[in-house]
Amino acid sequence: MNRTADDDGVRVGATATAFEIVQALKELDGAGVSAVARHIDTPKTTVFDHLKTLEELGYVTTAGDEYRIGAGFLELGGYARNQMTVFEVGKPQVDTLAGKTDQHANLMIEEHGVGVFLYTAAGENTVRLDTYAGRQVHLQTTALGKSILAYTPRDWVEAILNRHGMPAITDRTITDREELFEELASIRERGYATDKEERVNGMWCIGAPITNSDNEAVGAVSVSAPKNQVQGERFRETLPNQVQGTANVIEVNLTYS
Amino acid sequence: MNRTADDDGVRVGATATAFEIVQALKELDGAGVSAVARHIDTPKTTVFDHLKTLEELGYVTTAGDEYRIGAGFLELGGYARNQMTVFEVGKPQVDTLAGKTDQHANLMIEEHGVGVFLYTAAGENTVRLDTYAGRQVHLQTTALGKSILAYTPRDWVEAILNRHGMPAITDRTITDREELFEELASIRERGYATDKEERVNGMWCIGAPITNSDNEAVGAVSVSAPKNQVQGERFRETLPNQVQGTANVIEVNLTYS
DNA sequence: AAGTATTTTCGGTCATACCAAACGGTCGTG
DNA sequence: CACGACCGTTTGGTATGACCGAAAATACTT
Repeated sequence: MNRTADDDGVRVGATATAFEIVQALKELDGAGVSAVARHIDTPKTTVFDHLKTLEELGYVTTAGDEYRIGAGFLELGGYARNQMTVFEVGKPQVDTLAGKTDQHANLMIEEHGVGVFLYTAAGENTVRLDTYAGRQVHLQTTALGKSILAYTPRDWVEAILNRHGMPAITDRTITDREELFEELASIRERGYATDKEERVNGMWCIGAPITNSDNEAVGAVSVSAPKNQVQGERFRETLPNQVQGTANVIEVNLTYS
Repeated sequence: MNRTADDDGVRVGATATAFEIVQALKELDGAGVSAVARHIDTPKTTVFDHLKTLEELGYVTTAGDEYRIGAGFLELGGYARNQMTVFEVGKPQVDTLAGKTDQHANLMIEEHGVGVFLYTAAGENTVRLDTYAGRQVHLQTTALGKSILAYTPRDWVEAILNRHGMPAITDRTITDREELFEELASIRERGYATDKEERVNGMWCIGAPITNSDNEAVGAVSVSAPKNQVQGERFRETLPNQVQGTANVIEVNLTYS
């Protein structure tokens, strides 16, 4: 039911503007009425009406003199995440993976054609990153996402690329479609994916897919680390084994739940 | 600017219905158009229009034949949480608290008069709970929330109680206003709060406030455990010390950031 | 093949989302 | 201290589109 490009689309325009305003709040890291209005090129009064409504409903808060995204979204998002079995099963495994490697370990799913970080665990002495739970990224820019794409039907992948494009995030990001498909093929051979500074400069990643009985990806796990800490043998042998091991454990546990 | 009861309120009705529908999806754990329409007593066609827009915008997904809350909310909520310094500073401390006690450790803030679980960490061998990150609860039903209320101006507390009421969640929940204020006073004397099955049967909690330089709560931390595991001295001495210690560390770290 | 449930399309209509103009407050600045 | 510049907010009119009834597709049982 889900394979063709989406239908016509937005039918309630007011909801669209409401979320446009929320997005603006995010991009501006909090802002006042006028700043938002300027940012999305919309009359002040319209923005005002929406912000007041969203505040009343509990999805926007006022901190001092500016509006910010409120806890209402966290409630809904946290609930949604909690409902997912991949999360329930995967979280503890990702935790132990982070512990064993003393690096960042992550869990990702695909939704609406983009990669969604479901959970991120940090080791003891790890660098600070911009990857919070919920963060959305282009699939082809991470080892996680490429793992997922490698185990997704080709026409589906094509549709995703058409919809979201292949922008360069760093100068190492894959931007050529054929290059991507070749890489996906070799991921299928090896069973795991790598990412050398394709989304974050200085960071290398190893990801492995979590597949179901139809051999399609339902998610992926990864370890990411500053490149100097994972040179040589560790990047080629140890880490891939640990990441794939974690993915397999999750797969097994998924079949019994 | 924030102390009186809120202003008039909702100005964009369409947004209100949109979120009403999302709430219905949550309460029904996913549902189809008709089920939602029935649940909130609204024409099917209206619900249909809204669900399609929300899906198009990425805030609702279709899993099989039913709509579910999508990752868009997690993105916004995760972002909002990530922006909060209490979270940034508190998370690692809550993690170590959970490790030391081998029990659930939690971080809560107040927003719009309700308690919001910002983060929850579990020990190795802990029971499964219904407290996910983002979950909202009545403040007076948890040790966390009572810690916060104890360090909140009285008229503010009154306003919160007026707005959200004091429903009984278990048969131990405080439902009497005077009883609550007496307890808040003794919390201020002791410096920490307790909760004996006031929100979840069988669970006991110890919470301590995180205060700012004005001695007002900006949040709270807690440990919660099955009551049989924390009887006697541990509940009266060891745990309170550990929880208060964690709260203090967070307070100190907050002043330098 | 008919019956009951669904999701979805189609159009009309009246409420309302949107917006221009104006008001009151606060903040710098000359 | 007046001035302009900017802010959030109130007000009221209007054209738009949110809302919804009726009915057509579609799916499942029986």
